[in-house]
Amino acid sequence: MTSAWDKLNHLFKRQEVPAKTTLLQEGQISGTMFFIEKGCLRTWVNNDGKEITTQFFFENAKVASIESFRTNQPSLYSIESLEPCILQTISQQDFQNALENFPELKKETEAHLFRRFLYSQKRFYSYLKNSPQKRYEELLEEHPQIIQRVPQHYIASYLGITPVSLSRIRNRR
Amino acid sequence: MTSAWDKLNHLFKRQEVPAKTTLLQEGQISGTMFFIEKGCLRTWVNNDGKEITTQFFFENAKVASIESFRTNQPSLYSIESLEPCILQTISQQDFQNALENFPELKKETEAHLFRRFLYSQKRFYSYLKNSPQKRYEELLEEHPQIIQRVPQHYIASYLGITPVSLSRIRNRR
DNA sequence: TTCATTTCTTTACAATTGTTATCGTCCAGG
DNA sequence: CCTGGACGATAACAATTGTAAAGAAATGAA
Repeated sequence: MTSAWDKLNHLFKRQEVPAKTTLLQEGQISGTMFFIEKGCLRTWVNNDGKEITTQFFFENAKVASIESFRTNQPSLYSIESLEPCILQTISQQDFQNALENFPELKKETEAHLFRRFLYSQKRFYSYLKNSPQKRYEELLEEHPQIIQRVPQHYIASYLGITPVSLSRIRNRR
Repeated sequence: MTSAWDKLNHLFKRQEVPAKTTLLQEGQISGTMFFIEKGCLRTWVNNDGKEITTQFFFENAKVASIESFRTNQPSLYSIESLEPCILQTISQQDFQNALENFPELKKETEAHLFRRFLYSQKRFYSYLKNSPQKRYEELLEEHPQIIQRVPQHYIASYLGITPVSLSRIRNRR
């Protein structure tokens, strides 16, 4: 973690979870933020019974339904483990308190939000600009670890296509 | 404008521009923020010579390449007028100064960024979830003024499809 | 008004993707 | 060791979208 975060170390609790564990369910209000020590999480939304993965997170990532965590609104997505994980968790209460006590933490949190904003915008542009095939090639180039580590059908929905279509794209050479 | 903005009124300059005027070019560093008094702007990105509209803005909207305005990095997109416009403009200099002098303004600006983040996320989910046809129907329901006011081929690229395809969708009933 | 430009529609064809279903492989739990 | 479930590949067919081109309609400026 970064400097400002070190000061909260004592507020974190270690949690181990097996694969496919739901840490936050779509529609619920987020009360916890997760720091991934080991393993891999995904966020996903429900679309008429079909799961659409919106993002993957790996070691050293901070994960929360930011909107829900910040505004106490129901989360737009679920958070789930893809592998057995070792997590460090902090409650919203403790985090809010820390925000007020450590201005640098507040600054870093705003910066984090800003980076997330840029990332989400960049991915959005990729959608507007590129075909599914190109999006896959882009992912292969920029985040090969996702493709090596995550089952293919999750990646398909992340790319906005069906598993069948992704399988075709991969074998189209 | 909102309360905190009232205090900056004297820093704004009135600017009239005809339709199709470029206010900021992709790749340039943003030095100005615009407030739309009358008219309509769009942001767009270049994709191999093809223009892709990423957003529309109407009366009472604040428009800037937020990333560029905030970080002095080259803008990822261009800003252009779609109609003759009356704009109120403020320089980055003046705005940064004001940010430091008015804490409420800073707070409001962060809130504005957060809203933009939510909006961009929501639109992104709409892409992952819905077909072009559904996205059009959603736009028709949530922002009918866009469809009434903006030429169709801009809307097509905003929806991520070709003008031909949008024309087909519209006449598919 | 007139003329040029922009905008939208339509057509024909190609390419891509979705849908549904089947089948083989792999792996973990019993 | 066995077996059920998860996962990925493939096939056949339908539906959608892209591309290119032509022409009609609307718009705006002289």
